[in-house]
Order: sequence, then C-alpha cells, then structure tokens
Amino acid sequence: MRIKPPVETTAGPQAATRTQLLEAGGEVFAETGFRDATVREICRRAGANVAAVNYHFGDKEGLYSEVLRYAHIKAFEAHPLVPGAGPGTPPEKKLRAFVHSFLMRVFDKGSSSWHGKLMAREMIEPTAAMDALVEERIRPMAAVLWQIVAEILDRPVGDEQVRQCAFSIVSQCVFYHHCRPVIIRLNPRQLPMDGAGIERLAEHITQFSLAAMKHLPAVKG
Amino acid sequence: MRIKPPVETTAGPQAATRTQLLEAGGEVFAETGFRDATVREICRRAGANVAAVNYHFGDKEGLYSEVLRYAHIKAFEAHPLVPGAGPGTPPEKKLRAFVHSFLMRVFDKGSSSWHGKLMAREMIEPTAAMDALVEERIRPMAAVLWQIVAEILDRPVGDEQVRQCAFSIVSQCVFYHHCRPVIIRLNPRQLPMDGAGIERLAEHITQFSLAAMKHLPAVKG
DNA sequence: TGACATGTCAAACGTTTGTTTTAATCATTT
DNA sequence: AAATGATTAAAACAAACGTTTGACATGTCA
Repeated sequence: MRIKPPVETTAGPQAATRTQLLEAGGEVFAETGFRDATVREICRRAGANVAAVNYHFGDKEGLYSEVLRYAHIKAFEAHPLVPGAGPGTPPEKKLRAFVHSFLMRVFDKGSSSWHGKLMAREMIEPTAAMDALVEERIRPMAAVLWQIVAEILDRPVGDEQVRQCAFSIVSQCVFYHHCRPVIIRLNPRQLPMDGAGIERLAEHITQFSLAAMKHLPAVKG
Repeated sequence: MRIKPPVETTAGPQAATRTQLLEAGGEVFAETGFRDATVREICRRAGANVAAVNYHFGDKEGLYSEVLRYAHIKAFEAHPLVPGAGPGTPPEKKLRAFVHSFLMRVFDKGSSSWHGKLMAREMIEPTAAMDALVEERIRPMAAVLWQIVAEILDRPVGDEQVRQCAFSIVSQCVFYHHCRPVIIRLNPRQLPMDGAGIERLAEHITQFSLAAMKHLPAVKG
C-alpha cells in the first residue's frame, strides 16, 4: 500500500527543497537513467535529506514523473516550436525555424540540458509518463510539422507521404543526439555542438529535406 | 580487484551453458537494460545456476560485453552490409540495398531480435565495449556508405557534405526503431513492421535521400 | 583406479537500495 | 508565549542484488 504524499502544491512557503529535488533529479536521471539513479545521490545534490523525495513526491517514480514534465515545459519555454512564424510565413521558412528550434532543445546546454537525455531514455524504456507526454506535448508538435510538410508537398495533412517525410525530418534532428556515442567516435570534429554548429546542421537538414520533398517521385493519391 | 574468469574458450566440451547464457543474456539485457537485468533471471532462462555467469564470464559486465559482440556478429551474418552488390552495381542500387539490409537488422524478429535494442541502449549509455564496437564494426559500415554517397554526389569521400548526407540517411534508418514508443502512439498503423512494411519504408528512405542528394544546392569545394 | 581440471549446484555473504520511523526544527497563527 | 501544522534530520528496516564459497558431479589422461 502506497501512501499518498502529504502535499504536492508548488505554492507552499518552503518549496525550495522541492524545486531543488526537481533540478537534481533531472541531472541524475539524465546521467544514469531511472534505475541507476539513487535517491541518496539526488538528495545529496539537492542538499536535502534522504527522506525528502518520499516526503515531497511519494516515491522515486513520483519524482521522475514530475521531473519529466518539468523538463519538457522548461525546454519549450526556452525554445518555442516555430519561433517567429506568422500566418503569412512561407512553409520553407517555417520548416527551417522548426528544425532549428528542435535542435536547440535537443542540444540545450543550459539549466535543463538533461531534457534531451531524458527524452532519449524514455524512447528506449518508456515509463507510464509516456502516454501523457505524447498526447499533451508531442502530438501538437507533430501536427505543426505535418501542416508545414503538407504545404510544401501540396498534399492533404493526413497523407501517408506527408507522415513519412515528417518522420524523415525529425529523424535527422534527433539523430545527432541519440547516436552521439557513435558519432563522436566516428567523426570527433562534429561534436560537441556549439551555436554555429547548430546553425550549420539546421541548414543542412533543411536543405536536404526541402530538396528531397520538392523532387520526390510523384505518388498516386 | 577483479578476478579473471577461469576460461573463455568457446571450444570447451560443454559450452552449451555458455551459449544459453549468451542467448538469455541478450534477451534480458535488451528487455530491461544492463542494470535492471538480474543475473538470476538470465540464469533462470538459461536453465543454469546463479553462479554460472560468474564462472563463465567473470562477472555480469563480462557477460554483457560478450553478448554485445555475439549479437552484432549474428545480425550481420543474417543480413550482410550491401547484399548482392558487385563492382559494376550503380550507386543508387547499392544505396537501396544498404538501406534495406540496415532496416532488416534493426527490425529483425529472429533469434537475435535484441540486437537493435542492445545497440539503442548502448547509444544512450555507452559501456566500455563501445570503442571496440565502433572501430571493428561500425566504422567499416560507415566507410561503405560514405563511398556510395560520394559516388552519388560526385564528391570526394572525405567531403563534409558526404558525411552529412550519410548521417541523414542512417538517421532515417534507425529512427523508426529508436523512437518506436512515440511513433506507435502517434501513428499506430506504422508499427509493428513486417516484411512489406520494411520494403515500403526502405523505398521511401531511398527515394527521399536520392531526391535530396541529386538536388542539393551546390557548395564550394 | 587415482589424480586433476572442468563444470554445476545450493546456500550464504556483504552491500546497496528505496522506504519508513521517530524525533526535532521551523514558520505561522492563536 | 503557546500551539499547531509543515518540513527536515538521523537512524534503522526489509528486500534485492551481485558475488563467493565449498561440496559434489563429470570428464580426461596416466
């Protein structure tokens, strides 16, 4: 029988420990994964007692769920989905903005640099938090990209070719991060990725994908 | 102080337990990751005693290294790098063969279906076995792809655009597997992937990449 | 047969883990 | 100041883990 945590409000007078647990938890979970991460190490980094996690989040898994949501929100606050896109913006420009902000989130070096790593881990070993994450955050993101691709291909949003091309675009965005251990050993010059490197990579992915979509063999439908 | 395992020959008279440990280890490591995997569960599936892992492989990590090598070798035995490519084969055809065999390895449902999962885990949490794996197996694979792309782009093998395009191709091949949890929730029709699905996907990736490379804006060099 | 290495087994060991407990501290209200 | 509820702290608990041990079985060679 699991006992519900006493309080979960973020508006408490002394929520400092709670926030520090979220930050420290993000670090440690990203570095070592859910299972390898120890409550003791998280509490040590947060400057809190070992019992703090159980008190504030019920149990270790409760902390993890909150960390995942916290990381996602912060990442999208720092780098919006399609920054600077108005109603009249051409789809090619929107695609470039989408790719660039995606890469910025993935390669973020800031306070929530563990967002990308957490997501990568969640891909391989999805937890219960995955369903909510896809519906609340990833599906809206996919819808935006589908719309952009549909405009470029001049096809309906639900078209299979639209879906496949969207996947081809996203795959390039996540690849450099997901396969970093291989890339860094194959071609050390490529990583780590700084601002200029992200610009160059965004340019390549955009050009590669635009060239592909504009010259794809026609399909029926 | 780690004690070296007593024997590591595969030619022993009763190596049945050893092989069964490799198979069971592959299953369990792929399902749950290195840390979550328990020696007890591996030995249970292998029909062996709890001490068998320590006897045959020194420790849990020793078993893991052997499992990784074992999985890679078996996967490439089942699906060679560029099947059916002779010296006169046009690069477009070689690209298609490369993409298709890559997908076959990644989506293999056979006895070593855990190869893809193991690699995916290794990406996120590289172990000591990663260095050897890249040099012995992945770099030769990359060299083959670089050669194919260089021919298509009509550029030198070491060219940066060649490298970037190669990454763009591989990224599409691994994406459907690495990000399966998201894809399956976004678009349930896409997965699981059967033979016909792999054919369709290989066709899309090849066409997408060929169209991209043949119409990429010219760069200096 | 006897000697020796190889391989298996059940049991136990020592460590680490998440969690719980109990008491003390702090902030706020009465 | 006293009381109350929220939060922290130190210590201990129970379970699970990888590993080790020592006895036993099996095969091989003299």
